Amino acid sequence: MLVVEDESRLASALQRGLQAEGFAVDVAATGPKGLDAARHGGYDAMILDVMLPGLSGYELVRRLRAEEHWLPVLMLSAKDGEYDQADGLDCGADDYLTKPFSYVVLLARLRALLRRGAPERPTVLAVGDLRLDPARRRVTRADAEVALTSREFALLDYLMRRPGEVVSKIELLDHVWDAGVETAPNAVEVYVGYLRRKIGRERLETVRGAGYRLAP
Amino acid sequence: MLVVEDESRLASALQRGLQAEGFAVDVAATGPKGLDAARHGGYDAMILDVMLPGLSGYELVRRLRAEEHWLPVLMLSAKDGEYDQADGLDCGADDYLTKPFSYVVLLARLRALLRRGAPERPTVLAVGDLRLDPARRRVTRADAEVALTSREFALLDYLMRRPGEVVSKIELLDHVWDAGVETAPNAVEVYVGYLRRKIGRERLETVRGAGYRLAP
DNA sequence: CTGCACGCTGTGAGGGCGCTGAGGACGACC
DNA sequence: GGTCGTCCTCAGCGCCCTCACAGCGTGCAG
Repeated sequence: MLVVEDESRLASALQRGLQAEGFAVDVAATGPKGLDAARHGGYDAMILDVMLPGLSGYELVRRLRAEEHWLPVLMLSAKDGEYDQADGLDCGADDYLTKPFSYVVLLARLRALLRRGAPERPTVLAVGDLRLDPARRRVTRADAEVALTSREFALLDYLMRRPGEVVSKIELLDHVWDAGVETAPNAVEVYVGYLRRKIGRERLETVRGAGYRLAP
Repeated sequence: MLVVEDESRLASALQRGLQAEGFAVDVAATGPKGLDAARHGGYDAMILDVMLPGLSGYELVRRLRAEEHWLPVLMLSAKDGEYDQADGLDCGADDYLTKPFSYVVLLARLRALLRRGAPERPTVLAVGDLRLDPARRRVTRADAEVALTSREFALLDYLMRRPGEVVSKIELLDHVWDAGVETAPNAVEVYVGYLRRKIGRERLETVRGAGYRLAP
C-alpha cells in the first residue's frame, strides 16, 4: 500500500493504522516521489492526497494512467465540491474521499478497491475448506476458527487471492512486507512454516526455485 | 445499466439522465425484481438503492456475489453513517453514495466503475496436447499433470514460445541458463533428455548440428 | 564398411534451496 | 519491572536439483 501525503501527522497516522490492519505501507511526501514509487510498481493500491508539493494528485494519477499503470487509486482531498470530485475521478482515480473522513469508511472503501482489482471479487475469500473474511479479519478452516497474527493473516490473504498460482518470495516480500525495510527472504520461509502448522501442511505447496502455491 | 430504486420520481429521473448519457437503462422497483434482473446478466453496472421493498440492497448484493455475479454495483442510500457505508461496501458493493447526491458525482463515479473492466485472462501456452501455464507454473500433457523441475520448466517454456523453430544450444544457454555463468553445452543435452522422458520422446526433435525443435 | 563427430545417458559429487528450532529485539499490557 | 506475544535473524541440516564426466550409440561422409 502506497500513501502519498505531505501532512506528516496524517501520513504517519494512516501508516500506523493500515499497518495494524496488516498492510505493508510506504509513504511518499511529495508528488514526484509518489509518482516514482507508484511507477516502480509492487503496490496493491494507493492513497493519494490532492494537494501535494511538486505535482498535484490530479496530475499524478493522470500521468500514471498515461503510462499504463492501473493500480487502484483512492483520492483524498479537502475539496468537497462536486466538480472537484468529478475531476479527480475523471483523471483516473477509482474513488474519492473528502477530508475529514471516517477511518472506518476509508478501510471499507480500500477493501472494495482491492476486491475490484483481484481476478475474483468475493467479500469472503474461500479456497477449499479455508475461508478468510477481510472485513472481520477472521479465518476458519472447516468452520473452526484459526487464530493468526497480523503478518500471517496478510500472507494468507495475499495467497488466497491467487489460489493455484505460484507466488515468488520476492513478490511476497514486496506485497506483504513493507518495501521500505529490507527483509531477508528467509522471513517468508519462516512464516510459511507458521501458516502450514495452522492451516494444514499440504495446503501450501513449495515450488522449488519459484515460490509457493496455495492448493485450490 | 440497471437501476434498482423504488421511489419512482428518482428512478425515472435517473433513467432519463443516464439515457441522455448514452446508457441503455432498465429500472426495477423492488428488491426481488432487481435481483432477478441482475442475475439475468447483460448489464455493465448497477445502481442500487438500499431501502427497497422485498429485499434490502445489502442482502441483494450479498446474494448476487454469493452466486458469483461480479457486475459493478454503486450503492445509493439515505443513511450516511460511517458503519452503514462500511457495511454496504463489505457486502460486496463497489461504491457507495449518500442521498442527496450530486448528479455530476454520480456520473463520474459510474465512469470510474466502468473503467475497471474485466481483469485480463491468464495466458496459457499450448502446443499439441501440451499446455503450460506460466502463472500456475503447471504443465499438462493430455490433461495429465507433468512434474518439472525449475530448469526443465524454464527450458520447456522457452521452446513452447517458438514451436516448430529450431533453437540452438547456444541460444538456450543464453536464455534459459544464467548468462553470467559459463555452462557446458552438454547441460542442454542432459535437460533435453530429461524433458523427453516426461513429455514424450518424439515431441522434441534433434536437428543435428543446429539445435532442437518442438514439434508443433 | 570405416572412422569421426555429434548427441545421449547413467553416475555421482557438490551445492543451492528450503525448513526448523533457538533466541534476541521490540512493544503492549499488567 | 515482569510477562507475554509478535516479528525476524541466524545457523545447522537435509534433500533435491544441477551439471560435469565418461562411455556408448548413432548419423553422416568418404
